[in-house]
Amino acid sequence: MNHHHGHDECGAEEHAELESLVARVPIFAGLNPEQIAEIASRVRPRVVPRNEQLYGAGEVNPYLRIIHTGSVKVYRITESGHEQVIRVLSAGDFLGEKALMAPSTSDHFAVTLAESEICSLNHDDIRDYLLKYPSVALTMLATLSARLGSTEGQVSSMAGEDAASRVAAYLVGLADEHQRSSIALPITKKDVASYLGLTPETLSRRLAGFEDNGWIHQHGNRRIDILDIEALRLV
Amino acid sequence: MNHHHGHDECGAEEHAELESLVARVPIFAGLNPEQIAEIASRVRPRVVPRNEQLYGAGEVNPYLRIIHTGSVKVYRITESGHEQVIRVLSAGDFLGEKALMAPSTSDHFAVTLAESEICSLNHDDIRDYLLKYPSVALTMLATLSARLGSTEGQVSSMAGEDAASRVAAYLVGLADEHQRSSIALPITKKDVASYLGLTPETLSRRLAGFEDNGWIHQHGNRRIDILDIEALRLV
DNA sequence: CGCCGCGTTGAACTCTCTCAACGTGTGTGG
DNA sequence: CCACACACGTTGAGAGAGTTCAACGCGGCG
Repeated sequence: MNHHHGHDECGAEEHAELESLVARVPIFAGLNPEQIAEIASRVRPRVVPRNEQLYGAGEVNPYLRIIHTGSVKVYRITESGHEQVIRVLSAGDFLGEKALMAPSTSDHFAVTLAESEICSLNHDDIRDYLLKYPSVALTMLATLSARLGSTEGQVSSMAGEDAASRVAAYLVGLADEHQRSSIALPITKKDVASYLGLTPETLSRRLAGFEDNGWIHQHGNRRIDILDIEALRLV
Repeated sequence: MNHHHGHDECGAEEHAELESLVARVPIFAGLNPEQIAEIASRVRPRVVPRNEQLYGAGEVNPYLRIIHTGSVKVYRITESGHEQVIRVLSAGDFLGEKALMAPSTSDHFAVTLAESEICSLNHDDIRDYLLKYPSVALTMLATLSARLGSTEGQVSSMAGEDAASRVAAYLVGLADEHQRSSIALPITKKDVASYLGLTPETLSRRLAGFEDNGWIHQHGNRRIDILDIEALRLV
């Protein structure tokens, strides 16, 4: 949304814009234009500034949120005070589905990593839509299944692989995702370390080791050029 | 199913039995009798012997399976050959939802831990039901969300808590679940160790430590009496 | 009843964490 | 726009927790 009007009531042009926004959301893909329009009418779009907390542990959060631009970090704080990054969401992802059926307090935190456009849908509304357009529910099921699979992968790797393997696998994953050898970390190295179940020190040492081996090259704090992806795959 | 007839065609009495079976499945709870009957007509119940593999990694698995009695262990084998127990399913749980939308090869293994009654539903059939009875899809969504939450908890604890905390939390979880202080491990200690991200040796040592402290008492290989649950909660 | 795998115990090792100090860069406020 | 500051990142040394390897005892399934 590059231009804002001074009032909340949107003009026809903005309705069209909102609808094309909704149409691009993966979980609404495949719906026909009037179904899109119906959903768009209930969507509350908002531009959220960087570093704003969407919700925290202990709060009741009655919204399903869909990310249009920007990115969101989801993390937990364990009983012992340890901060654990669970996942990073970006365009097309949704969050807040946990309390969709049975309202409950959240057990994690969600914070924007950059200014983001986020659409909020009330849980009651979403329930109605899912009952009305079951295909959306099936898409959500598929998405959640995939998430579950990746989280299970996180468990396996934290239990079975050593630090070097986890770091290498993470870099390879980013490279595959971006389809290029020069990648930018979506989060700070501190958060990457947390995500991988490591301390920042260990992450730093492994990356330094990879650089010594000539497998990667670090630029600034977030850019990493992958020089030998095959070597990383074999770690 | 305590009595078997020698032929596959079921009598009316077994239809009724099958329907009451379906009605007790959490994800079908709330459907009316004719909806239950419709689903029951497509269900393929089977008694699976102990230690039978339902499916393995690399296979395409076109069935959603619902466990009626018995239990099933789900695990992965990581690239480095490490066996990681993901979860243990028991009565009312389902598995095989991963490939529901987009057929894909499984990345994990499922094995029965005891003789089990398991109903199989073809993915195509299930998709039809979910489109027809969206409330079932919503229940599945809620269940998957809950699973995701618990798997995320597994990640946090493996990264942030030490061995003693994880073992204690596991015991407390079992005790809370069973509502009694004498518990039986659902899987071998070897598998418990894998589930908690530990080696069997470490698990054995922690349990021995708890016993030395007078917090638990071990009987045989699977029975554990919890003598001081508050002490375990504080570990 | 026998055997194989599970479970336990011991000892040495190693990888990661922890603590500490220093260097860097990113984002903020002037 | 630049400068400053604070959080992030790096590097070093040390300690500790868990793993690994090995041997033995036991129990449960066939």
